[in-house]
Amino acid sequence: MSLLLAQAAVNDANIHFDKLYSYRIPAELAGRVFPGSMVLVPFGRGSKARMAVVLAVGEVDESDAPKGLKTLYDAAPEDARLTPDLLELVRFLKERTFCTWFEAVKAVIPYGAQYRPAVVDGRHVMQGRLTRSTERLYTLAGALPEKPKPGPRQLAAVAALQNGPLTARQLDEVGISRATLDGLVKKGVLTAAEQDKAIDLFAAIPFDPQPLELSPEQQQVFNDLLPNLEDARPHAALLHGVTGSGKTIVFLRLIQRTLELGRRALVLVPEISLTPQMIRRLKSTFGSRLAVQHSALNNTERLLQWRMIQQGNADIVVGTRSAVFAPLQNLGLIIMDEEQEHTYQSESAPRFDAHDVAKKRAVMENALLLFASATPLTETYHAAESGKLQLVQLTHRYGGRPLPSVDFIDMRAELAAGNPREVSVRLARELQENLDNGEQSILLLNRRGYRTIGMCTTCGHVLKCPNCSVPLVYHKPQQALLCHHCGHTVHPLPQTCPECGGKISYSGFGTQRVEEELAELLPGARILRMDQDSTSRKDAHETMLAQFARHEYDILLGTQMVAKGLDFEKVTLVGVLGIDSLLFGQGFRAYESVFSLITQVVGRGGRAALPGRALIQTSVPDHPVLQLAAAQDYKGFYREEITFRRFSLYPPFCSFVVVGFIGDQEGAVFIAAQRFGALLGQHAAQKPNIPLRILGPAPMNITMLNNKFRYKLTLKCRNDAAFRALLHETLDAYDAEKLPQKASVILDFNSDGDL
DNA sequence: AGCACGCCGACT
DNA sequence: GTCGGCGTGCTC
Ligand SMILES: [Zn+2]
Ligand SMILES: [Zn+2]
Repeated sequence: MSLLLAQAAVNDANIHFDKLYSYRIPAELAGRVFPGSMVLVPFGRGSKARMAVVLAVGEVDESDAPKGLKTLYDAAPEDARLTPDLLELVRFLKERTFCTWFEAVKAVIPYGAQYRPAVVDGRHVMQGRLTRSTERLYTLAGALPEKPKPGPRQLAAVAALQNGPLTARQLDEVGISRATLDGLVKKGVLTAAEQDKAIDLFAAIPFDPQPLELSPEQQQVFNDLLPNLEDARPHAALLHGVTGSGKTIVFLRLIQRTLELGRRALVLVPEISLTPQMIRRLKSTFGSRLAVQHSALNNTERLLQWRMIQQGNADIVVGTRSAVFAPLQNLGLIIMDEEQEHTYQSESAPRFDAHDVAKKRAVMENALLLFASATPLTETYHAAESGKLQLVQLTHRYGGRPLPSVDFIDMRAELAAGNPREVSVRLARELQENLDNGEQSILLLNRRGYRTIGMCTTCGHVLKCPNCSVPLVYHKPQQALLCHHCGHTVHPLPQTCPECGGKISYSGFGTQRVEEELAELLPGARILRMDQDSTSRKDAHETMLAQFARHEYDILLGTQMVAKGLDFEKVTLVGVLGIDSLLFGQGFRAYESVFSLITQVVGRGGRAALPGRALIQTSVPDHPVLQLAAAQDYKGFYREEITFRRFSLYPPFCSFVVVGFIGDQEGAVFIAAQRFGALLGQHAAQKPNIPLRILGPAPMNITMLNNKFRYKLTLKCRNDAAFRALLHETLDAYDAEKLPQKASVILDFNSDGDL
């Protein structure tokens, strides 16, 4: 007698017990379980229900069935099954990032398409239907009775619904409350139904194709890329184009050609705020067979967009990092815009780099992969220079607009001259001038440098989170101190130092601090603050930028590249504050990211109708990185940077891997890390041709997080199959010595210094 | 990671 | 005698 077995990997595993577990497939699930199926399994002592993914199905004889075999609880519907392509991407993620099977599965399927466990009549089953975001829809179903005499709200409701059903939200906006509506439902005048809440934010964009006319230089780039787009083999290229050189129009022509060839296109952008402009461009040019994938969509919106892609109803997909997994068939072109942005690297498991996944997909689909940037990653440019990528360049600014003038403001001199403020005298003066002339200004703050913390005025003690070794951050609205890592809250604000009893001062740095200074220096200026807090709503970003464009504000104060890719006619001044902490931050990418930021600020600056200027506040105005950025000299920067990378052994001359160790007791964590390093060295020595340097163990930047101690080893290596096999051997040896109970291991292949 | 099983101290 | 301390080991 034989029986059917499913090999499955469970949810919420970690690297130390993420393996394939065998389950019996019960008769009622026969024919419904295949590789890629999502199933519900009993797991652990208490046989608690967990989601799992099936990776293999097989038949074995009853006699050699594994001992202690359990039976699947349930399976998700067929439409939730991972396609062979998605399974291949799951395998790829696991192999390259050392994540668990299920972490990889969760990365390739949007949240809204993931089935969850449920309990029905005390039995563990898969939920019958995916959880959706819904809203209530009211429809007119009968006449309003004459008596009792209907109220004015009721009459208004019926009148509003005369032309068709409306949602609760739409009715609320015209002043008709839930109570009125539900009263009418009870009377039988209206019916209510739950419908999917999916706003098509872009429904209003008209199909209005403009001729795509290329400049001679743009045409040359297009011509150079075309053979590789039309070829049936995979290709990869880098489009290095200075800011304002019109990369987007080249994208549009390439997409147009891709569609003509009967193939599909994927466009990746680094952040959600850049999707609307890209969608607008694409939709007006190519029409509505376009789908979007990013994390600001709700469950339903994501699911609907994903289904649209899966069913072949989208020819173009636009999205952020995770859109690289969009299940487009017959993919001919992948564009990764602003490829230098760090947001293409995932910071939580699976810690993948979208560059690598995009390369993998281009190979799977025989597509052209195009990285585009004004300031490419040093690794990317090096790959292009050494012939691994095709290199095409746009060197002319479109429309011939001049670059803004760039000035550095020496903040040491500022302090010496007696100005303790965050805003320099010169910047304040120029802001005032802009205000007087009716022109607009943008101020960019580096987030890291701008947090307000509590510090003792007597002994200098900084108030820290009791669970994590990080300073607590002052939040004005709640009048509280918050830990940005674990959420620990201290309220009310401590006034005295726990160390010496001195007075605590909260006059540190911060967006709010700058805002206060500006209010004081420029009374009457209308300041728009854009940061994580103020832009959390889905369309807030767009709304605020539109307000700024209409000149409803004078100064835009942003913590990120808020104004990326946008042209504001009246912006003639851009100020950059807090760049020093970025410049001197740890991590081998520090210079690269500062160079990219300043280059973009300067490159954007000259886009207004009026001549522009950029003011950069720094304590090191002569720093070569700043000078090269001001001159828009990417190649000069690259030559310096590649020399540094070669000399100090950093990527692209090695792979940089951080191995993290996390556990309850500091000593044990350190010992485990040290032992891992020793094991790794021993195993490496037994193999030929494994270049490897092991640094550490050292405490991580954030030594304690959520009451757990964190140490790291830093590896400089060649990340090939042999090296990854070595890591697996080392992990096995680590497990065999029962070290996971001292510290669990996390691997990060795209860190630039810490986890 | 959870979670049970197990073998030693202080409590009725 | 037993209640519970968290050390140890397993998860199909
Ligand atoms: Zn003190
Ligand atoms: Zn904390």
